[in-house]
Amino acid sequence: MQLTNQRLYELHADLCSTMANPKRLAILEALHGGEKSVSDIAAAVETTITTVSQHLRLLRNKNVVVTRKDKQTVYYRLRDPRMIAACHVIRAVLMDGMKEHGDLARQATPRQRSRAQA
Amino acid sequence: MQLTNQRLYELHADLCSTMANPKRLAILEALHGGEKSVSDIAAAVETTITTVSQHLRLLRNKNVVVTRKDKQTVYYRLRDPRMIAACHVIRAVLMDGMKEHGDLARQATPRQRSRAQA
DNA sequence: TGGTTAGTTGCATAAGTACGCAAGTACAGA
DNA sequence: TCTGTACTTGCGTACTTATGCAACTAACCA
Repeated sequence: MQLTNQRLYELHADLCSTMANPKRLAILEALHGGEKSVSDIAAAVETTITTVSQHLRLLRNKNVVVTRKDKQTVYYRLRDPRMIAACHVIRAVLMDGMKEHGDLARQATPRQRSRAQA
Repeated sequence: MQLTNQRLYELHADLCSTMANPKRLAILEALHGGEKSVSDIAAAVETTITTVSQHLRLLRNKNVVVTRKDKQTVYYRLRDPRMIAACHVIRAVLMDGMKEHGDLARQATPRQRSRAQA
C-alpha cells in the first residue's frame, strides 16, 4: 500500500479533527499534567463520564492517547507531548488574531464594525 | 464581554477545525510559499474553483488567511505563519505514530492485529 | 455596449458529529 | 454470590459540514 499525497492529507486532517472540539481540547489540556482516570478527566472538564468516555475512545482510535489499566480504573495519557505543543501554538495564533482584530475594531468606524460577520 | 474558559476552548476548537479537512490543509500548504490567486490555489490542490472559494471564505472568516485584490484577481495569504508551523508539528506526530504503529504491528501476532479497529 | 475572465453565493444532498439516556461489561470487596 | 464502582457501548436526536451545480457580481477589454 502506498501513501498518496491525498491520503496523507486525509490522515493529517483526521488527526487535526481531534483538536476541533472544545471538550477534547479541555481533555488534552487536562492530560498535559500527566495520566488521569476517566472520572478525574470528567471532573476536570466538567462533563458526564459518558461524554468523556466517547471522546477518549475517539482520541485513542486516532492514537492521540494511550491507556493503562489498574484494577477497575483506566488511566489515559498523551502519546506524544508535541500534540499539546501544537495546541498551544494555535492558541497563541488565536490570541494574537483577537488582539489584532480588537485593534482594527478600535480603528474602524461603528458603521464598518457592524458590517463585519462571522 | 468576558472570555470564559469554556468560550476560549470553543474559539480554539473553531480555529483548529480549519485544519480538520484535507483540502484546507492542502490550501494552507499551497499558501506556505506565499500569496496565490483562487485559481492558482484550485490548480495546486486539484479541485474546482467553487470548492476552493468556499474553503477560502471559511478560512478568511476564521481569520486564518487575508486577502488583497488586484484588478479582477483576489490574492490570498496566511495571516500567521505559525499556523503552518503547527500543521507541520501535527504531521510529525502523525508520521511518528504511524511508524510506531507499524513497529507494533510487526511485533503483534496476526490474531492480535486483526482485532485492531479504526 | 457586449463578451470574457475571476470569483462568490444560493441552494440541495449526502455525510459526519456531539450528546445523553439507558443498558451492558469487568472487576473488586463483603 | 451479591453489591458497588468504573467505565464502555447502543441508539436516537439534533446539528454541522463538504460538495457541486447553477446563477450571480465585478472588473477588464474590444
